[in-house]
Amino acid sequence: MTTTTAARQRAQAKVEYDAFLAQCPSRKLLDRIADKWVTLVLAALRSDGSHRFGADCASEPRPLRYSELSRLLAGVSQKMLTQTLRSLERDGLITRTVVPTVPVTVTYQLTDLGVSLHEVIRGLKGWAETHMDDVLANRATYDNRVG
Amino acid sequence: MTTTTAARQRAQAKVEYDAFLAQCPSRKLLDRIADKWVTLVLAALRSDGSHRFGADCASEPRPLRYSELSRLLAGVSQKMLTQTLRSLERDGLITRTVVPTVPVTVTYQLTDLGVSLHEVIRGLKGWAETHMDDVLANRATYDNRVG
DNA sequence: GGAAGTAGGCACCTGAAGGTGCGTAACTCC
DNA sequence: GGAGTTACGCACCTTCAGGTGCCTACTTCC
Repeated sequence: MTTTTAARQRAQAKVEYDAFLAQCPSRKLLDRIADKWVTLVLAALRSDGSHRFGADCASEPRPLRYSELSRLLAGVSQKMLTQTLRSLERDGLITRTVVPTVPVTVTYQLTDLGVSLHEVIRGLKGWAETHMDDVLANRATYDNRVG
Repeated sequence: MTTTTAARQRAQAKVEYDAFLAQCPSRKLLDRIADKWVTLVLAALRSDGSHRFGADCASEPRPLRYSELSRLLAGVSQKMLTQTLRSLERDGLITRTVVPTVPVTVTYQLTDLGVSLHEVIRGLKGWAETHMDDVLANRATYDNRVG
C-alpha cells in the first residue's frame, strides 16, 4: 500500500474534524443566516414594513403578508421567498397563519426566537457599519500594492 | 408592448433593491464570514492553537504557521487554506509575515480589526449554543407534522 | 534514496444555491 | 372578456464555492 502512517493519521484527523463541523451549532447557525434572503426577511418582519430598504429596529413589528414581503424585498423571486419562509417556519423563527378571505391571505410573523435571532444579526450590522469601510480601504490598498 | 405600468414599476423596484444589496455593508460582512473556513481560521488564530476543535476565547493569541493552521483545521484543503488566508490578509484582518529560515516559514496573526470581528462572531456562537437546540427541536416537530 | 515537511500554484470537476419562466384556481375589476 | 391579484408549485438552467489531484524546489531524516 502507498499510504504511510503519517498520511493515514492526517486522513483520520480530517474525518474527525469534518464530523465535528457537521455537529457544531455555530456552523449550523452560520449556514442558516448566510442564506441570501433569511436576514432580509427577518429584518422586514422586525420592522413594520413602512420603510423599504435597510429595515432595522422598527417601531412595532407587524405581521406581513406574502405579497407585502414580496414588494418590500423587491429583488426576491417568488420561489426563493416561499422557500425562505418555509424554512424559517420550520425552524420556529416565524409563524405562518392563513386567513380564509376571498383570495386566501397568508401572514407571517416573527416568533420570540426569531426576534432574539434578529438581535444578534443587528450585532453583525453594527460591526459592518462601523468597520466595513476599513476593510474596504485595506482591500483597495492591497490591490494597489499587488495588482 | 406587453409590459404594463405596474410590471415596469416592480421591475424598477427590483433593480433599485439589487443595487442597494450590492452596496449594503451588512451583506458584505455576511458574505465574508459565511465563507466556510473564515470563521474557523479566525477562531484558530484567536486561540493559541493548543486545543484542536472549537477554539474559543483562548489564553494568549499566538501567531500560527501555515502548517500549524493546516493541522488545526484538519479538514481544510491546501488550496482553500491559502485562498482564505490571502483574502483575510487582503481585508486587513490578519497579517502575513515571512521568516527566511532554512525552509521558509510563514506566520499569520490577527490584527486588531480581526480580533474585533472575532468578537462579533463569538456573539453568534453564544446564540447558537443557547438557542440552536430549540431550532432543531422545532425542525423535528415540523417534519413530523408534515412529512 | 525514498519519504516527509516547507508554502503554496494550477487545472479540472461537481453539487448545490439561487434565478427564470410557466401554470393554477378562484375571484374581481373595468 | 381580458387582465390583475393571491400564494404558491414545478422544471429547467446557470453560476460558482469549494474539493481533488498533481506540480514545485529545497532540505533533512532514517
